[in-house]
Amino acid sequence: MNESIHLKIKKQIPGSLGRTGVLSTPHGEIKTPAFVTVGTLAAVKALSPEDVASLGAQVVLGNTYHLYLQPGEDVVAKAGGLGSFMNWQGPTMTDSGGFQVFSLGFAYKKGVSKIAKESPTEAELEGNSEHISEHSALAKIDDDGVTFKSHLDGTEHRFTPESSIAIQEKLGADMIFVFDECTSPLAQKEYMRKALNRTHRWAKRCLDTRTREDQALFGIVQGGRYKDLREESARYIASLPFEGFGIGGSFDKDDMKEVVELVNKILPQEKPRHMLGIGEVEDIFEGVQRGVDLFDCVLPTRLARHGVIFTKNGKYDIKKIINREKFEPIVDGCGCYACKNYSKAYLHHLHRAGEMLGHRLSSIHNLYFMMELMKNIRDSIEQDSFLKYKKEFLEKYKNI
RNA sequence: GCGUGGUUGGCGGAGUGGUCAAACGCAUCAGACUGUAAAUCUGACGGCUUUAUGCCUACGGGGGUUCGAGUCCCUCACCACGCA
Repeated sequence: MNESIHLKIKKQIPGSLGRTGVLSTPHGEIKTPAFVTVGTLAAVKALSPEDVASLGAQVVLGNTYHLYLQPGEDVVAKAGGLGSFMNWQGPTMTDSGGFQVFSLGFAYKKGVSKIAKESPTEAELEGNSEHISEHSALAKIDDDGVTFKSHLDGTEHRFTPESSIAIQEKLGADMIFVFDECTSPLAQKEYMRKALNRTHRWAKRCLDTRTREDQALFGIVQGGRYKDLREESARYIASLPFEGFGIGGSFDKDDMKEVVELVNKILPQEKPRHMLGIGEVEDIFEGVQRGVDLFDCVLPTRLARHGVIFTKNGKYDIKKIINREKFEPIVDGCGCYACKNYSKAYLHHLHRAGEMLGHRLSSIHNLYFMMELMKNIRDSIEQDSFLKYKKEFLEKYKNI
């Protein structure tokens, strides 16, 4: 019996699936709902782990595919595991490399997001989704696993459920994910069905091959936009002895929340649910309300490096010329290190000049913003005012 | 004063007789980014409009050669270097 993690639910949002809790892990507790900071290559880009901790981040997520390519899981293992290697004291997670099946496969160089703004038309739905092996895609899928070409040097590598778990056991994070296939939102249902069956078989193989008792394994629900597939997937994955659950794959922006609700009604209440790769503010509110405990997303850090600053009124681009002589805080009233010490004009200059400090300060701010948001969300749930808080926040946030 | 080289868009800089509105950079503007191939990517960037395999304008000024000149010749102006 794996007892590596434990979720203690503290407070439920009346009449909905949302809740606060404390997730205990071998490396400390996580107050949920929580935003998981993404540190793909054992580094949160532009920041030190000490920075990340000081911002209130509770948990960091690395990536199996990336760490396998460099520096290699054996190096990380010799260092004492992911957290020890990067000097991050708190809880850690690793993603399985499953998302790279999508990002290096179908989505490769095509500008396809896993989130579809609108439902694709029949014409947009790819007829034969086996096309993943075509074009210049770097990933080829078969029933046993996925063959990748390294994005670094083109060398060929192969992941199977077994190898992904073996690598993740060496990486040694507290929470790890099953190897899954993240399908394109443009895939036809026929293909989604096939991919789902494969992902389910892989989930079982991941469970069967694991050896460590001190790591929690999260199963992943797939099924894309199709509610019946999602429901089926949730039932199957929930029936397996995972310590937690991920909700992955592609969505239509419009009905993402319905899908999440549907899935979380089926997943066991007492175990943590992680919404993979979701991080837009609106999506987080909707996810929390429907019972999601963990989110991870590259958005705050990636957008930070691209000069986009989060504020309660929405996001703005610090690089725009209008900020050139604004000698005022980056975000007025923000308590973060960047806003307390530096001006819009300075940050504008740093970004225009390509100075690393610009990336660092922006990342500090955006992550702080996310951490504050999650904290306020947790507080609002505890104070029975989540829906009010959500409404008020989103009214301002959308008013950009 | 003499000699040599140069003067192309906001800037740098290609182009040396014929699809040249003008490569490529930079800057600027706009857009994208949701389990990170991402300090990245896409588009616009002389003017006009019915936004197009459309029209007009440009290659320091003036003149010339040629069917045709940014490209050759003369001349003027300016810049750089060299020699006085």
